[in-house]
Formats: sequence, C-alpha cells, structure tokens
Amino acid sequence: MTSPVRVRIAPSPSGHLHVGTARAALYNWLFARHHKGTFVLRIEDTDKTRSEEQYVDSIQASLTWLGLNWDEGPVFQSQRGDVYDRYVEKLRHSDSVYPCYCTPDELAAKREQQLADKAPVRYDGHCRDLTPEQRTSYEEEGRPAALRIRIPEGETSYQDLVYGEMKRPNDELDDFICVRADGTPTYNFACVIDDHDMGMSHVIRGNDHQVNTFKQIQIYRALDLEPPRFAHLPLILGPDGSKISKRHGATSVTEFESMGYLPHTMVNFLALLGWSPGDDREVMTRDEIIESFSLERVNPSNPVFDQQKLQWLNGEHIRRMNPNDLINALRPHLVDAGLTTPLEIETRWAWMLEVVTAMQERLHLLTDMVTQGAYFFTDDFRYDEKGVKKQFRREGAIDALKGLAQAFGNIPDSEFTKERTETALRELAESTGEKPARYIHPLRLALTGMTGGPGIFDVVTILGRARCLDRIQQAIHFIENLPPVEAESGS
RNA sequence: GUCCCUGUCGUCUAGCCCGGUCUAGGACACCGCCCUUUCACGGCGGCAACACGGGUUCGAAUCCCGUCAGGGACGCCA
Repeated sequence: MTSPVRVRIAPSPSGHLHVGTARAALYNWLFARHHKGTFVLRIEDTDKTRSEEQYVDSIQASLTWLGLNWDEGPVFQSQRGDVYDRYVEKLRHSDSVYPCYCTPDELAAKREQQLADKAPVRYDGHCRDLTPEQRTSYEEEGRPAALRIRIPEGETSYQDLVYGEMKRPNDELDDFICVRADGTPTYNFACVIDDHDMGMSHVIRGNDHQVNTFKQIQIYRALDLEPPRFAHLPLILGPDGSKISKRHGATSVTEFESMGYLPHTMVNFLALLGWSPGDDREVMTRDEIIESFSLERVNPSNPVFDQQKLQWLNGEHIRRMNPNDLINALRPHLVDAGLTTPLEIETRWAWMLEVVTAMQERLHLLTDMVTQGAYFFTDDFRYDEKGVKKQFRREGAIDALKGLAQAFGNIPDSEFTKERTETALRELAESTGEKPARYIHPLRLALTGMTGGPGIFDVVTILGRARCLDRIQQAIHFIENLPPVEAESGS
C-alpha cells in the first residue's frame, strides 16, 4: 500500500449500533491500525425523518465502549450541504447526467407494474432522450427535475479485496438518480462525494453494498475522479440463516454490554466472524488481532452469529483479566442490581478482590456475578429448592449446622481463617464419624442458598465469622419451620 | 421476477489461489471419563463435514461445467 490508508465507518443514526455495523467498523479500524492509517467516523444523517440525536450519541458510545477510537470526526453529512452543492454543480455541467421529470408516484407505479409482469425492475428511460422542446414543456408545467446519471454502454468492473474480480454489464445498472428534485444528493452520490472529499483510500463495507459499488464507480467516472479500493464483507446471519435482525434476539452492541459481555470479547468474536488469522488462535489480544489482520483472509461466505461461542469466549477473557480490572468491569452490573455502591466497592477493594478471585473462573457473563454471587453482598437470598430437599431435609441436618455453629463460634474472629475453619469442620466430622461432605453441603446451602460455587472455605472466610454464624442460625431456624413433606397430590 | 454473492462437522473455521503431505486439522456446543466438598476451571476421549452430478487428471475438498440450496440487491432510504 503506497498511499496512506484512510478508511471510515459511516453509520446512519436510525438505531443503536448494530452488530453488523460494529463489525464493519471493527474491520475498518483493524485495517487502519494494521497499516498505521486513519480511521474516520462519518454520520450519515441526511434522512431527517429517520435520524435521531439519541442514536448519534449511542453509536459513539458503543464505538468507544468497543475501543474503536476514531482519528477524525464525527463528520455529519447534514452539515456538509455546501460541499455537496459544489459537486452537484460540477455534476450538473457534466454530460453524464440528464434531468428527469418523472414524479415519484409515476416511478413507483412503473416499478409495481414491472414487478407484476415479472420483468426486471428498471427505470424505463422515459426522460433519457427528451428533446429540448419536451424539456421546456415539462419545465413549463412546473415539474421539478431530478438528475439522473446516464450509464454508458459497456461494463463496470473492479477488483474486490475480498471477492476478487467483480464485473457486471452496464445495461443491468440503472440510470439512477444522483440529485433529488430539491437539489440534495442521494445516498450513492453523497457517499462518493464524501469518500472522495475525505480522501478515503479504501471502502470496507457490507456485502449489501455490492450493487452500490458499481453505481458509485460510475459516479466517480462521471466526475472524472479516481475511485478508492473496495472490499465487501459477508453479512452476519442469525441462527435461522437469514440476515441477523431483532427477531433473532440481541443485535445492538448496547444490549450485549448490558448482558454482561466484555468489549474485548465482542471485538475478538466479531473479528473471528468472517476472518481468521490462518492458524488455530482464537482467544486473541487486541494487538494480536491488529497484527495478523488482513482483508485477504476474510472468508467470503456469510457466518452465523453463535451466541454460545460468544459466551464461551467471554468466559475466556474474564479468566484472563487482572482481578482489579475485573472489579471495574463488574461494578456497573453490581450497582445496577442494587447489590452495592461505587463507594462501597472503593472502600472495600481488598475484600472485593477476594470475592472476584473466588468467582472469576466461574463467570461467563459479568452478570453471572449478580445471579450467582449475590450472597456475598446481601443476606436476602432464597435457598435452592433441590438443595433444601437434599441437604436440609436430610436426617441430621440441624445437628450438623448446630455443630458447625459451635465449632465456628469457638474460633476467635481474628483467627477466622481458611485453615482454621477447615480444620474445625474436618475435626467435627471426624468426631462424629461423618464424612466432611455431610457438613460441607448443608453449610454451603446455609451460607449461599446455592448448591454450587467457590470452595466452601473461601466462601466462609470471605463472608466472615459474624455473617457465617448468623446465616447458620437462619438456616437452622428455616429447617425447624419447614412444613412437613406432603404426599404427592394433584391439587 | 431480474441480477449478484456464497456453499468443508449443528455452528465458527484451517486447508482451496500453488491438485498428492487430508484415513480433512482446530474451536464452540453435545456425550463420556478424570480431577474434586459442590459448581466451575482444567485434562483426556468420543460424536460429527468436503451440498449433489458430471468432467479434467495417474490422482480433486482443492481446477472446469451444471444442478440444487442459502443469502443479498433491485427507492428522489441509507
């Protein structure tokens, strides 16, 4: 690559950042970073009816969250009217365009007719070769004119960096509208203007733009400009094999954020969705991905978005995290769930480290800390039903807990360590001739409400003496008040 | 309907350009076993694919053609 790499992502603010757009952004970003180029953010907000301010913010927030920092922008198309005017003027004087007086209604009617006739849907060329008299006549009728490009004979081709040689006969391209009757450029024209004006070297975008690329190349030609290099990305599919959309579940980056995914998981996963480094590496750091990234290795077939693999990958990255960073990542989720406050986290950092270390290898989602570790933060939890049946209803459960209460109670608070509590429990078991498990399982249920979790003595020491004794008493009380098991009844 | 793209385990993929090293490799998921106070992690093992049909060739997942299937695009939206 001789000229400096300049690429962009150009979302339109009609919704939150979609995973498909996020991936396009990522591949542009990776390409830019790999080649030490420039990544630009451009907001395509010319459709006022669909664009919303909140989404402009949301999209930027999501890109930032993902760590896809842009070097220039955001550039708003809505603020570039004068730039477009200049190019519209330039195009107007080109003989590659002609005024079209057909009204949108007339065109829509023709389109429907063609569809009904099962004919190719094309512009019929009604205004392509109007005589000066006809034009004057339309003008006098007061019909506003849009500007159509006159596609010449021949074929249009380009070298796609992912798909290779692409070409199609020009008669399959339409004389499409470049400038609306109100003088504003349509998407394809605005896109060309911006990409050229902003000095884009490569345009990397979704496969759904392949036809636009041919059209845009014709605009570059009409304007006598050098087109950039193009690369198209396969489209992400949902589990049912159709283009991923809301009905497949989560599709926007913010949703994944609130579900408890790490930004780097999304980056890593999206990078692997359609691209591979060529070896067996899957769990990769950002730098490794940048280092190995190339468009040549993008797989041209459409991948299916697999949430299970995403979740696995999230677990991998959580396990690889520094516990301090993990606390920070966990914070919003814990706070949102009302389990703690930022201040509390700050002031009990050492204790948080213990909690996080105990839970780290068990988390797949950050929100798992809320669903599986709430008991570290609150006494307000229920006992697992199956656990109650198996542990609390068992003969001798109360005695076991009473024994533990006494054994733990005998340990001074200052000596309430993992070693001491474990020894105490094992000695208790030995003295009664029971297996340690007879004590461990009811204890876990009493302390956490759950049947699984970190090593029990980790839990015991993290909770501390007072809370342990308290919860053991609670459990004893609970068991004593358990209703008798009812015979199976149909009521 | 027209045009375009794609087609390796259920899913993500390596291999394909430069045919033999592929009895097709890895990962997720799933199923066993091991580790273990539980859950998870980890380890070991298993299941499972070159869409189909023709060519070309001594030899094809790899090259060519066709069929089929999936996806996308057909706006004075972006």
